[in-house]
Amino acid sequence: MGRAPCCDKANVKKGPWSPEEDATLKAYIEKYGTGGNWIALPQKVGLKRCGKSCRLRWLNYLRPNIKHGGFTEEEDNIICSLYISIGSRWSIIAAQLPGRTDNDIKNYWNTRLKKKLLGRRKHSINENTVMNRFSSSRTSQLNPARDLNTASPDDDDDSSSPYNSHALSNSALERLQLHMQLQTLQNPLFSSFYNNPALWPKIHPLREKMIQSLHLLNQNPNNTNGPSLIQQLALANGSQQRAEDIERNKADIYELTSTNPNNVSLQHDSLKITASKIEELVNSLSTSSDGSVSFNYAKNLIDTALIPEVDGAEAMSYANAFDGATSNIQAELDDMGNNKAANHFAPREDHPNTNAEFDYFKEINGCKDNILWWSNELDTKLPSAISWDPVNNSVFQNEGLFQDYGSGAICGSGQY
DNA sequence: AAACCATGCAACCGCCCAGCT
DNA sequence: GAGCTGGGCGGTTGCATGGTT
Repeated sequence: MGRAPCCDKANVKKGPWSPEEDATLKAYIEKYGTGGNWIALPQKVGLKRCGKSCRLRWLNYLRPNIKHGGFTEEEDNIICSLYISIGSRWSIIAAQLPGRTDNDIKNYWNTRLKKKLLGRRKHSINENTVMNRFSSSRTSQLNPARDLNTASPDDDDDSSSPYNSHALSNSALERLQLHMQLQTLQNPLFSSFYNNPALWPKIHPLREKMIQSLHLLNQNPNNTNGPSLIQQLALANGSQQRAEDIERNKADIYELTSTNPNNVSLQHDSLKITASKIEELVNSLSTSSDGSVSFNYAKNLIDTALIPEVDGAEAMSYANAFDGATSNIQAELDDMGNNKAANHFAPREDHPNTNAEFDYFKEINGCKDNILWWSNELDTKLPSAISWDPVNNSVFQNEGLFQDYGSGAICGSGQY
């Protein structure tokens, strides 16, 4: 049972606003303000409109300094960066773009920008991609004509597949797709595999997701020849030996996971190796006695997900559980990063930008955020206590986020 | 010229959440 | 603490417009 309507639907006008209505509403608000009560506003103004409709009209159209259309390249980059990082939080994205409304950005994304970004890859590689095997487009069910991921005739008819689950949201899928696209441009080894569908194994999509995530954890997002994220954390913690160990094993892990994609047992081994490396390192870095719990959990999940056949419910539970586990991983990495930054690299307030080590850690955090974005369905994972205040939130103060796509540095490549 | 289709945008719907009582 | 209410948000729809057949 839904809540009672906010107004008498029968007696309110719907549809496009007339110039007269616009003028009336604008004049009233400019003179008296909204009075803090949109529901009561239409009566005061003398409009037969729903209060919510008035609010929407004002915010999206009549409000001063509103810009329509003509998005700049810089705005594109910001929208893309934020969408990848936080998903379809249009109001937050809009807060970063003066004069833009959430509705405008949402429309722009859905009608143009998404096409511009995701469309390119469709020309370059086969439709039957990792992503499409993940995909369970709700949009296409509701409105196939508008769905950018509409299946091509050669797509697998996967409707009966247990893996055609709803484990990932459309938003997450798009973000994953974008991120993988960026990854392709940035990492030649990944690119050679990713751009060659013949090399792709017919494996459980969740395995593919896990392989991808573990690859990302094991590679340096800025420079494939430099230390990986895990190594950077190790180095930052002073664990030089541990970092060297990981470096020695990196090539082996890549070989197992990339050059033998059709060999499930090798994948299994490589996942175990990779997971164990992560677990081992983080255990060694963890300062709390139970810090390894979520890593053990993740590792078990990885092993479990390698079961050849599972039904839809199981696949769903794996996906959810793995998301939860990776969230825990991210939380621990966050903790480690924050603790290190706070304990060892905190800049003096009077010289906030002069501490090189602090900047270094900020970079690590920024990259980590982007690496693990997909595992975070932020809706459910972020505590409400974490404010999305566009001014104060760390997500937006993270310079890396913006410079990524603008400067060509990875965490994003700056290319689309 | 007409029918059809694709696209872009404005507006609506319904849910969630915070604040208030 | 429970219930109510309004504000805010994201998803979706409807329509106008332009392009194609």
